[in-house]
Amino acid sequence: MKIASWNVNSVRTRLPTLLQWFEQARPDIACLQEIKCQDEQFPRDEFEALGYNIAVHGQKSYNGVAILSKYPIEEYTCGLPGDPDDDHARYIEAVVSTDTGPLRVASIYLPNGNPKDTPKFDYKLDWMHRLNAHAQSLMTFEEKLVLAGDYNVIFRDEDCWDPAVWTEDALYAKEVRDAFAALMWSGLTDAYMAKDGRAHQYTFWDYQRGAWPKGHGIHIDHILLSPQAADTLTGVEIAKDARAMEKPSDHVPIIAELDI
DNA sequence: ATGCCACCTTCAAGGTGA
Repeated sequence: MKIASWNVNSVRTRLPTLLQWFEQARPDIACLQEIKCQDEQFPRDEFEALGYNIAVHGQKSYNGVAILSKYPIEEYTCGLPGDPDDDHARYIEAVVSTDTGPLRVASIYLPNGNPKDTPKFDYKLDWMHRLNAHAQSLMTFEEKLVLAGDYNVIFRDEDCWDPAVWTEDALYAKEVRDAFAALMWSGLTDAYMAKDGRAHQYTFWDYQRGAWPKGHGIHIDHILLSPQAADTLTGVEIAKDARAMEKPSDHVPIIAELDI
């Protein structure tokens, strides 16, 4: 089965582009980020017509995450534990029932954190620490777990076209890369690194400065797997063609294939 | 150093992203 992660940059503005891609790529599960709408504004009918069950954690104007699944969604929870005052819709977690048992899936929109030396950066680091704690808790279940989303982290120098451009950026900050490394050390496998790992294979190209035609992208979207899920990993793909579609998102989907 | 683009809200222009 195919599980995709895609920061869509407004699900309503992007709807024709999304439907075209979903009809062609046919992922079994899709984790969406930056849907930028409230729950009741999500275009449910259009995705249900394609055979998806839907769990939405929306928010007016900004953020917002969702999980689409051709498998039944047994339960879902909205929000990342650890801070009752956090009112950003950046995390949704669902358990779906596959033919081979339950699969836990989270759609993650990690804070950007720019500029550094501001509360936004502190919020990002705090959010990452909360994510790491929650991931460690989930790992104790020893079940098939997928943490997919826009991590807003340039982890390797090879994940951007020129590290010098990013030295002062929150996506490349040492504390941020260290926190991402700590998440991986809890025992997660990055699907892209396990099955491909090539340098300069990007998932985001800025709308500005001709980033797409110049090939100036960054690799910031990841699909992380628990050992039980990683054992089923058979392939990974970045759907780069999606950046050349009509009215594209600035991100493209990343897709993991699992033998489930 | 800023805007470059594209999105949001809601009709004018400022906030946000990465």
